Amino acid sequence: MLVPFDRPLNLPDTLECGQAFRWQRRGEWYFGVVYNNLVKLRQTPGGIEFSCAPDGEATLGPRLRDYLRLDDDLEAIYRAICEDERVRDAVAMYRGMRLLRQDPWECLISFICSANSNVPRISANVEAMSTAFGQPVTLDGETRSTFPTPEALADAGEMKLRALGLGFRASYVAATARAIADGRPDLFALREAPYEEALAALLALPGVGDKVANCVLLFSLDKLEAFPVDVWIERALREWYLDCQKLPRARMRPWAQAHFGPYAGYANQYLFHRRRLQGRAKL
DNA sequence: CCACGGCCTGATTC
DNA sequence: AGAATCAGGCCGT
Repeated sequence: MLVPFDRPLNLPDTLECGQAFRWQRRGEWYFGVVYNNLVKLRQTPGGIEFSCAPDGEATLGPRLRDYLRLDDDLEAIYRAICEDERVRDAVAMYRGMRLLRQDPWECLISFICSANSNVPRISANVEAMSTAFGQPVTLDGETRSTFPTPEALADAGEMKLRALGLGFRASYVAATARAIADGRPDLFALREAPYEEALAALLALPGVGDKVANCVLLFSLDKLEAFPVDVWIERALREWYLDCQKLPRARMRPWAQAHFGPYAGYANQYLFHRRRLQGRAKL
């Protein structure tokens, strides 16, 4: 099945830039679990070719469009953020890289697990939780598992989560899962809420600080002005913007949001990707 | 308001 | 080789 698409799209960078943790590359194909389906996809000249299970491809197609944010007008977004020279350079390097519209629940737990961790380990944690507490799904002889429900993780409890290798994040995941299972807050409702209100609701959850909250807002709750400040973005801003050199980390986000504007989140993703691939040099 | 150290764990670095 | 350091932070003091 094909999702036709003829606008800028850089699928490898989109899926491998660290905003989602369940995509695995096998040659030119990517395998991942979205919308409770095991999905296999690749980019072709005509768009995105994919297959999935257990649901039909007719129902997954529109959802993949949504997930990949194919309706974002990248050219317009580029015009808005490319007044900045550093962003312009990064866009030239990774043109077509898109933000994703992920499931907010999975996104929230994944980024709680990201604290003081690294991408391979976060992926292993997410995979372990899915295998232990999700439902198996099979496609082309490959079996993965859906991401567990809030109830499943809440019932699992801190000890079983520690056994999966989450470390000190286990208590945060258990407590936040309980809160979400109880509907406080209703994550999907936050898509309709203004940025500041959604941010405040997320910050009330255990294990969620400003950085994690902004990741969830940007990667799953349609807040394109969100601006997560992690170690890589901090390095990038300090090195590339004199105004930021001695700003405390807590003040960097508001500065960046004012500087980059309503699509600051897209600017963030390009700067992050560029600075991270550049490595630990210069700090 | 800001600075600082501890926290699970495993890979990488010294 | 064995000990620090670091990894997409958060929380309490």
